[in-house]
Amino acid sequence: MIDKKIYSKKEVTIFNGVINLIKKGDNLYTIKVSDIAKSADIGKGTIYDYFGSKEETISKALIYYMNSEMESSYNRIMIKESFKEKYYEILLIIKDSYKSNLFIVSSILSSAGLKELYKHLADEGCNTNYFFSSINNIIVHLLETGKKDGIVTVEEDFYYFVMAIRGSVSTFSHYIGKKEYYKDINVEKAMDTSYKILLKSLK
Amino acid sequence: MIDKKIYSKKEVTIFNGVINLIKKGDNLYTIKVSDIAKSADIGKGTIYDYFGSKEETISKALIYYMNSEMESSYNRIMIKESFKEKYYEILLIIKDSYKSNLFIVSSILSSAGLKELYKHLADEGCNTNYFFSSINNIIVHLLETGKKDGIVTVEEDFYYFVMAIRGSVSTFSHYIGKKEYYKDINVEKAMDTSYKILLKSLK
Amino acid sequence: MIDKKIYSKKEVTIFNGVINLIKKGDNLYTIKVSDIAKSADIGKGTIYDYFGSKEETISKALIYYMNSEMESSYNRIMIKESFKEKYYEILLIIKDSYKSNLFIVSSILSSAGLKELYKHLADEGCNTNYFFSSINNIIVHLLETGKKDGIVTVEEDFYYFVMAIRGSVSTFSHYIGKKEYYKDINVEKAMDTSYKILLKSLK
Amino acid sequence: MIDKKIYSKKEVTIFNGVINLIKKGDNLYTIKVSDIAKSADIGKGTIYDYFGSKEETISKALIYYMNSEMESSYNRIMIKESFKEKYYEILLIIKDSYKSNLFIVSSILSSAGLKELYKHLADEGCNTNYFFSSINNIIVHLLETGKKDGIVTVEEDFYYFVMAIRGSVSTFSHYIGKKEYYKDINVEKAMDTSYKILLKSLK
DNA sequence: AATGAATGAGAATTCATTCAT
DNA sequence: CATGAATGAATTCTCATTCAT
Repeated sequence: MIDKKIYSKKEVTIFNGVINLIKKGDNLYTIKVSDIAKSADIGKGTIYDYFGSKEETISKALIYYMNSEMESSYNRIMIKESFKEKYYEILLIIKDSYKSNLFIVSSILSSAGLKELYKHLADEGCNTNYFFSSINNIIVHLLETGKKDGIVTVEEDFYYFVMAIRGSVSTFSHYIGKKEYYKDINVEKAMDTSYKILLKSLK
Repeated sequence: MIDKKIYSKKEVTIFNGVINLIKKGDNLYTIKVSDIAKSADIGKGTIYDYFGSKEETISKALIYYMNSEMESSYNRIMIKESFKEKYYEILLIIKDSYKSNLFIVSSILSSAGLKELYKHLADEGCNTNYFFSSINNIIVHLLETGKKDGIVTVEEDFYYFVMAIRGSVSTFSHYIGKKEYYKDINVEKAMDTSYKILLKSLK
Repeated sequence: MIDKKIYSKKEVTIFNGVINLIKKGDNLYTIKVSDIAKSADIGKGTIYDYFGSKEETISKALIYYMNSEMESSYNRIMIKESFKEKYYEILLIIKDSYKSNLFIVSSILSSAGLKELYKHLADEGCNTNYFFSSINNIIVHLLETGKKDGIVTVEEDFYYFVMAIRGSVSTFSHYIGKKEYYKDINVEKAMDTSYKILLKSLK
Repeated sequence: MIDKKIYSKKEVTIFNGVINLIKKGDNLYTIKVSDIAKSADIGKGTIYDYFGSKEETISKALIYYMNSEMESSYNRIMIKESFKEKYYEILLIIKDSYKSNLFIVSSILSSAGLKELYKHLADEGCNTNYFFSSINNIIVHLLETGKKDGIVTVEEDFYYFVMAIRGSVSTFSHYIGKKEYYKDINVEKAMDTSYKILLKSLK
């Protein structure tokens, strides 16, 4: 497939500097190079030894992080046995990613794309395709499990199934992002509703 | 309800300056005051006669625009007769908003929120609640029509219905935002699939 | 001929800022933007309102100054009547330009060129040709006067005459630049020797 | 006389690194330490084992090179028999030095001095006097040959002779540095003219 | 002795904001 | 009121120098 880039130790240190800032709640667009340096506990100049500009640094850090998150998410899902467990795991992943300010991930799982992020991401070889296809793999896997478990019974094309899953997942993403508007709904209820909607569309 | 702010002619000129920049594809976070002035065809200083800062200017422009878009969207939907027509109109509104780079709207209809936008929006009286409740109004109206048309037959609570609609709508938002990944799916197919998923969850 | 650029008041202010630094003895290559701003008594940012970079600012300041110096030099020479007076005036101009650290001028009158200066000068439309041809005009004028005064009697081509003058002038430039090596030679003696050598080559 | 410094192998390696950069056309004032290291094929740190700063490194490299050039120039001139041959050899040396971007030498033979170069040169024991007196030695030698050959017949003081030679030589330096302005003059013509002017002043 | 990764002081550049006109 | 030239604080980026290996 698409080969994964190998990064040097220092590059990863810098990436983590960026990620921690975002986890801390810093706005992607107002991060300063000096902040990254401080966060990574290195000199400002070092960043420029490894990347050409602030934009490149942040872009690559995001790609790197999203890919590694994707990998661990993939593993979390694979470990689970049943269709239902796997689906709920996805919802939990979204919940976790939101808590750590890395909503980017779930934001991509839903509608809003990378387009708003640094143009750099588009230019660079740094494939967001890889990211997209990883999500597809997860969806394919989920569907297969669903068929095995006798949950997916409706006859539809692949696009339908992908959208059924993405749609029901997005209801939970929306809930998580706007909890304050749904004071009387707790997380379990939101998850259950998401799952209920999914089941309907797969029967 | 919540009283709508009345803006002066000049304020609206400035708002349109901001909106046109975004329609042009400029990134919300990298817009310069001088860009706004040029786009609105006024002097830079004039902006500061009406707003306290760049952040405030952009924030208020967004709120203003989203509200007016919401109003016209509301009207577009009301004009339609049947549940199906109304739903398809929502999808068309999303499609239009994407074309003009004002994905913000659909981005809010789906999961990702304003949190990433200027903090200012939160502080200011400029209620995004108003925006949120407008969408809710639309959803309520749609559900009522659905019941009248005999399409909504399942017995569920309000949260379920809201999510069913938001979920199916979000599949179309996702499609529109990532058309390049779905080369073999045309807009009609995407709309039909979205509707099909919705129907399933309402039966 | 080559049309002269018209510069705005502020541009000239900036140019003078640069020139004064050089007159003060600052090295062309180590001047800082903040120095220019201070020297011109304006804000740092203003420089960037009028020029694209430090390099462009300094380059254009030099061109501007050399051209204006050339003009005043031309006038100083024209005012003089005889061949001898005109020639001595050239030597005095060199002496003055050296005192004010603007040896650039005499440095160009002699061998070393602009090549060592900012590349920018080469790129830009800013013609150094104009400068070179101005010097040529002076030489032509001097030769004509020399013929009228019966001083130029040898039959040679134009290149010979140009070089005869440039050569003898350069002896004085050299003296001025290295006075400390010629402790027993005063300025008058150096001028007289320069003129004596010139006469020899024109007879 | 002035005792010549003996440099270690590594020091000479570094010097050559600097010289090659200049030969390559790099600007004296914009050379970076890392460039020198790369050019000399050594580590950056090594440079600081032998010199105290970048400035010192470049200054000493220039002195070193100028001295060695002077020595070989001296030898090239000594080998020649007649006044004319010796003079033409000087012109050829200038031509060669220009080709290799080491115009410094001829730049010093003419008017513009080291003053514009690193102050360091002045401070350091590294005598530019030595360099200046070497040129004087050559001029003295040339004059003696000229008298022997019956070319120098005019009765003048030493300063006159020095300037006569420097002046005529500078015409050729100027030509070499500005060939593009003298398209219809070839090198031989420029040399002949230089010599013709010299002869006039020595008769 | 030699290296080059790491540093951070310092320089260039940007742009929100002010204010004289 | 409206303007946009001017500003300088804030930020990006560079590169001489150091020092652990």
